[in-house]
Amino acid sequence: MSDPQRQMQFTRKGRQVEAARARICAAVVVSLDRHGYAGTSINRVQEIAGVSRGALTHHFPSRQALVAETAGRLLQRAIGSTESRRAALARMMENAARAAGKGAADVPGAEEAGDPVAAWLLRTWDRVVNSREGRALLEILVATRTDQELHRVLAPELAAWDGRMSDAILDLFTAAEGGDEEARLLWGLCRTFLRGLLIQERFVADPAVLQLYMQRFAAIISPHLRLRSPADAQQPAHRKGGAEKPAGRRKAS
Amino acid sequence: MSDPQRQMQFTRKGRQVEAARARICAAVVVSLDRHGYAGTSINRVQEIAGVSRGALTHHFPSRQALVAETAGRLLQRAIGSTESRRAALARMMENAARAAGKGAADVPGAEEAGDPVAAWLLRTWDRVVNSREGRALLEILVATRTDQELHRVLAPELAAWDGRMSDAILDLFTAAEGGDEEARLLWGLCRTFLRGLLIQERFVADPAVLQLYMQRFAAIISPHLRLRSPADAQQPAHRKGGAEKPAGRRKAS
DNA sequence: TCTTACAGACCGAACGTTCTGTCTTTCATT
DNA sequence: AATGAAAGACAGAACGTTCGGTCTGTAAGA
Repeated sequence: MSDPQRQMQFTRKGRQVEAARARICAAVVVSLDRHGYAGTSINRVQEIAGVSRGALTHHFPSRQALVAETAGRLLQRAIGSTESRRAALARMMENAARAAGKGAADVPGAEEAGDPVAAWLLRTWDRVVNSREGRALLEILVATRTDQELHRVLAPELAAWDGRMSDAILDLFTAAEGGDEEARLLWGLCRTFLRGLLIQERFVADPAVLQLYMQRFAAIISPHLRLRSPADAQQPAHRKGGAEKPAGRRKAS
Repeated sequence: MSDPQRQMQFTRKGRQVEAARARICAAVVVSLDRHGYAGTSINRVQEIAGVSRGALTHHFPSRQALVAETAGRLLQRAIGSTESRRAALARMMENAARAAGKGAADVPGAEEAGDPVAAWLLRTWDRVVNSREGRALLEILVATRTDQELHRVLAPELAAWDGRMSDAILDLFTAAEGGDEEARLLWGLCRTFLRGLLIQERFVADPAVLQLYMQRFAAIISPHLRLRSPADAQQPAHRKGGAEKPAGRRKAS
């Protein structure tokens, strides 16, 4: 038994295994999105992933393990997509600055640029929350409420998740009034709203209503947030108490 | 075959049937709350309701019919509880008036009275949304997203539901700026937020966080709403276009 | 008498899990 | 470098259980 970590990354078998697991979890996401948690049987996952029953049960000894790992990957993706999209916002801000320099009115994307908070919210809705992965995560969140086994496994991760999401976004935005703690709370409200909107997504009469809801909510919440100025961008003051290690993100427990 | 409506209400058998159906649907609510949609089998419902398999299948030929009727009852309850709570708010407003008359600071309930919108939201959260029935409804809403049969049956009712909820509350509140249409939108945002918060309910580390979220959201949204003054309370101007029949509520289709 | 409310056995299908078997990769030993 | 045993990746049959739904029988009210 050599170091399993090393094996996972560098040996041929290790890469193969990781590919298989990722493939299966992707199938779980598709099934959750299309058929919900109740409709996501291992038969269905097996069918979508295109793997044998043996392969599936080999990698994931139980249905619960399957959902749990998928959930972990989805949570990581959500945080990652928030972090990686900083680049997108940076570009957006540049455009805003340029637009402001020469009469903003009829420059493409000027509306977004005018309110970066609103723009960020709308983009998050369109590309993260209301996506296949976002809807799959919704199914898992709701299932975790009543599935004891799932709750036991996922509850700690989920509890930490909200905080980590706020951490990720605090590099860019902060509260208009009050400290970072206030900003964390406000972004929490935003995520809560987005989750609620996702439930509505399928039974609202007109899809445009969703956009309307998003825009109205963004307009209401955005005065309470502002772009973090470059000056304090260097010291994001992430942590609650400020007494923790200044560098390095928390590890998922 | 006499008039089934008459039979339902007045005959002995009719009352008995209605009692049985209500009893079974109540069991569905309990099961949805405790075990979720995936865990709500007809066996489980039978067990909780304490009825035989024959009785259950006699009243509800399929699982889908069972959930659909339960959903209908939950939606009606939600609207009803909004309407009936007008009385509560009226009392609250009286208290507020009295408190304002003699130095509001240390009168019990003064905080609530100070912001009727926030008070209404907090009460709705505690007594309607975060209740057994509210959580059961959440399960149904989410299940409706992926369960085709359920969606086919419930989608029209659900689509109309949001509007009816706003109608019910518009008798008491309206928008600070803009017409009733704006107020309907704002209340829609509130309900969306409440739904989102309900998902979070089980995996938030500290339950006090939920209260904090509620209070912060209420503080943000309440400046955009105000109590409807007695003057225009007589003409609530419910309908969107104003071109519909002036009296009588919409029937659930 | 006739309808209907209910009781409970029963059905095939699908569920999640266990198990046996085969083939490939890995790695210590030569 | 060659090799042979161990480990692991997968395939697929089979398990007992539970699912939703049907069907027949019984008793009571209309």
